[in-house]
Amino acid sequence: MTNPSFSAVLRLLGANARLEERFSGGLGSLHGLALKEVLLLMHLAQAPRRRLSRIDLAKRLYVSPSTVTRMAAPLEKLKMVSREADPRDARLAYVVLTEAGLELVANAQASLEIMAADVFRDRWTQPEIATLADLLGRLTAGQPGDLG
Amino acid sequence: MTNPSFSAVLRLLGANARLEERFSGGLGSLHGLALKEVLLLMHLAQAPRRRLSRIDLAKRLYVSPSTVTRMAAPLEKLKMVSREADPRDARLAYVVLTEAGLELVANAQASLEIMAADVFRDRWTQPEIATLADLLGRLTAGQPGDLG
DNA sequence: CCGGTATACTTCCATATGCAAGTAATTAGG
DNA sequence: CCTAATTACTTGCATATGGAAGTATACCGG
Repeated sequence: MTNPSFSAVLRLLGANARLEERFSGGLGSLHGLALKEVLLLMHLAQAPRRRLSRIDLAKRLYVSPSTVTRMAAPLEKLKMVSREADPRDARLAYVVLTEAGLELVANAQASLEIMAADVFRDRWTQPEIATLADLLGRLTAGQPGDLG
Repeated sequence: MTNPSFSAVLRLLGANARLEERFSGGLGSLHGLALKEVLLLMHLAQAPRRRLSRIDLAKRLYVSPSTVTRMAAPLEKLKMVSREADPRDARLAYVVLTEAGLELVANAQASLEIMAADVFRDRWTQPEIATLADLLGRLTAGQPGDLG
């Protein structure tokens, strides 16, 4: 492949598939959560007052609003999040991280960080990892609520 | 985020979501194909005798064998691929790229390359793109049939 | 204040996907 | 050879997801 842009894109797609596969297994067995659920909780954990509207969550997770509705439902049954209306705007239904949810996401994030470190454990230097993170950050820049 | 490994992983997930969204629209309207279908055809195009077993395709695309079966069916109806049995091993059902499929994938790949270049058009230097491609390549290394 | 438009959310429907089970064919061991 | 295990593929089922349509609420121009 002689076209670096194209090569970068193709490899990014492949790397993503590998990482998702790798993380899904570990997370599910450790905390009973899917990767996307952990990301949802992480967004809540870093949001002001630990709450976000479903629309905001959808944008941050790159999914549709209907998916957020359906992802929040089981988390609400597990008491990891609660639902709260906005006093000013009755259309808004915030997803709010509970104390239990905060604990869970802290643990899940710790597991994720370990798994992330494992990805680079062999044959990567710290500067290389930092460079990769920096370059990838420029591909996601301009979005609100960047987690990393 | 102070952990570079974790940051890199999170950003990779986000960048992937953005790129898939971006490419799906353009490809679909231009060639009537989904991104994953183009990748399937690209793998065939670079394979010896332009054919791969469904199992091999599944590994290269990071999907299950059943998904390959179902992705191949519509492409076969469109005469972009054909099905051929292995003369030595009757279990193998190769997906073979037709001439029409070869033409289609060449065009679709050209579109993809343009879209990939667009991703980096602003604020990226050639060495930066090359570095990104190189680093991402190390995350996908060790897989057979790397496209990029 | 009123009607039209925009926004937030939910639900219905169609599609995509993985896994488990089933079928067919090959290989390995005795 | 024969049987058991393995491999390749397909299909049924359950789940996940996006988009369209529906509902409720808020905003805006007059």
